Amino acid sequence: MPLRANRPLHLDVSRRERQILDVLYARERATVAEVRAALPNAPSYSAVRALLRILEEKGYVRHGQDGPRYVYAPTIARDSAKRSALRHMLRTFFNGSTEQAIAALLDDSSSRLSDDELARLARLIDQAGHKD
Amino acid sequence: MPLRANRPLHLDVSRRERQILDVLYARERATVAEVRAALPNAPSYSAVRALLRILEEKGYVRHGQDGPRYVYAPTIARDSAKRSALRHMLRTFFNGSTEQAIAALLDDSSSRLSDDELARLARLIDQAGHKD
DNA sequence: CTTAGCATGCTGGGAAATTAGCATACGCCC
DNA sequence: GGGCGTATGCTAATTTCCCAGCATGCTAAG
Repeated sequence: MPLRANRPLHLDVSRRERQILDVLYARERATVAEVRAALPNAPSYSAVRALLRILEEKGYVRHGQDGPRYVYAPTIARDSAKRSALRHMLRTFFNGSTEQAIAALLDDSSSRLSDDELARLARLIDQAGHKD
Repeated sequence: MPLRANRPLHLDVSRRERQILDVLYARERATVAEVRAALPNAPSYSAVRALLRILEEKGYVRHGQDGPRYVYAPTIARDSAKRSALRHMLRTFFNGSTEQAIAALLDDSSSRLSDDELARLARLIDQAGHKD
């Protein structure tokens, strides 16, 4: 049951499972304790392990061993998940408009962007124009 | 229990509830039938109504009347929800970097951006630089 | 008037999700 | 060695979720 890559993850996973996946994507990989620490309203250690086991059964997560404990990581590449999430966000909040989304990002954090970052972004936009 | 505005919505709602909220945010407002039509794996009409009623009890949704039927809309302003969602996405997939996020957006759909849009974006970035 | 269509209000129940608890193993320190 | 801390494996139980069905009311068509 090989898990189609392009189906958005939002559909198949429960609330807690989604929260755990988010943690794993944010940190690339994490131990049970780390996942638990990062969860809102963290349940018991056992509960987190159970959820991780389920996610592993579903194929969304795999684990390796780091000394005495398991380290979990998502199976679907961060990049794919990222794209899928972005597309979903575009549809939901920006009427599919990339421009609006970028504008919102700039607006929300323009003060935190360094001159360097802004320069790089200007360059990217320029390149996007000269493409194909 | 007035529902704190700044708590991310991802916490309190179930999978289906989240899906419904997404539909409502995407369309601003919708009837039961419209919500149902937009849901993946749409359940029965009754089921959708039940979910909407729960969301209303939780305070995430309100309804008005349009002729014979209810029209539902989110209570939390789209803009707030949008910001919250963006922040969450930044943390989860972009290490909090706005630059990376914008780069991903450009990369994913640069071919679909018109010259006009690109020009406006260039302008926005320029303005972000000259700010304060 | 009566019937068909579509709306809401409400409620029960099966399935899934979420949780905690117990047994067990390993390493470390006193 | 004995006990403590922390790890996993497994399982049972409650809570939440999710769904469909039925009763009812209103409007419009025949």
